[in-house]
Amino acid sequence: MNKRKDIVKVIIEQTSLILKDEGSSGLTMRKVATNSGITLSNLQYHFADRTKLLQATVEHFFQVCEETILEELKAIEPKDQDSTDRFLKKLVGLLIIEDIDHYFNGIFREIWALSLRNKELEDSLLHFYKNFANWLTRLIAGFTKHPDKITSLLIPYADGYSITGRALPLSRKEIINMLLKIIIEFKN
Amino acid sequence: MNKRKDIVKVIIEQTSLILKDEGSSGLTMRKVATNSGITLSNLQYHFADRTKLLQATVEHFFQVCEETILEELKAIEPKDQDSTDRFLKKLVGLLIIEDIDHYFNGIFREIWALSLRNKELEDSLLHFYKNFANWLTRLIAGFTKHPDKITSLLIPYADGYSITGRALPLSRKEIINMLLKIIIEFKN
DNA sequence: ACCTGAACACCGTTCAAGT
DNA sequence: ACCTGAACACCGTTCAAGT
Repeated sequence: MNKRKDIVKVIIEQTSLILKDEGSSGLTMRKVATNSGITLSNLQYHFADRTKLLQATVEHFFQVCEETILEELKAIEPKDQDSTDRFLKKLVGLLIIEDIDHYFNGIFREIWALSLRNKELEDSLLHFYKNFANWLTRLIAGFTKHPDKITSLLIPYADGYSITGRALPLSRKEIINMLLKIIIEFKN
Repeated sequence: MNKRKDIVKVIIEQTSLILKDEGSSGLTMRKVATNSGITLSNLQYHFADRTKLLQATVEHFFQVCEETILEELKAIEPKDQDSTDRFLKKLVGLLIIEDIDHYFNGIFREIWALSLRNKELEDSLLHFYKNFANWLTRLIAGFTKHPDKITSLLIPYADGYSITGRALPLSRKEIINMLLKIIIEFKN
């Protein structure tokens, strides 16, 4: 097999693990090299500097994220007997995450901060969200009258809720019901 | 005057500047010391380690943030001749920030990431958002029937919009109109 | 109570050298 | 094309020593 691809894959896997568990400040080139079973110099051969390694890892993270979201959305796609309201309920429940320790959440918070000072990460992030908005809009276009409105409401709300959810006067259940009512109003 | 308080004030001012301009990764103890006109050892006398310095700076940031928000909210408080709808329009326009380079936004993104790995910062952040939710709820309680709903809708949406706003199918203007319609529906 | 400088292990990056 | 180790300036932290 392709040795080059193999070692790069291992490097990005190990970088992702460290980024998830210890954040950007805990991510060092030497730690990545050791965990990948290579020398620091060798790591630097494959990724010229720490920034390049971060960009490649974030790019890979968005790919995994994309696949996961598409799978989740496909899993709740309405069957014939499934009503639109039941589908929307599952959709909102998926987006408004329960646990603050959600797998993706930690990495997203790092990327939100890093992207302020790295143009490439900023572009990757914008591209990811635009794709996400497109899939979501297309997915719900068949069932609702204003898919653009629903997308523009749910995507920012989902990210914001992952930050402020525990500080709000309404419970998660109450909020989900509120969002569902709002969305159903859009249909008329 | 109190020398201790003076130098601590300078340190936190300089730390805030670096955090805003260069982010957490650009914030070093030596840079803070130099910019504050003291030695590294002296900085470490006032703040035992980098984490303590960050906690104190974030605490101060939230205080400034609180004061600014209260001023802004006071400035748009409805006069006798001012209608409720006009007030809500100004409120939503204030929360849904236009520029991605908003003064507070950069520091908030750093805190969102840091708070995942620092219990004290996590508590400060939660406390800030709970306070924010309380003020907002009380402010609008006189004009609307469901202030809890409006608060629980607007606070997460505002934060999420600062991240994803540029990737959404609707424009800022369209989104503000959508949110206003939703909020006015709550009144009935 | 407040301040100092030397020393430590660690970090990202550079570079000349190997295969 | 792929890999190595030494050396550089920088980092946070520790500590013994000053006033």
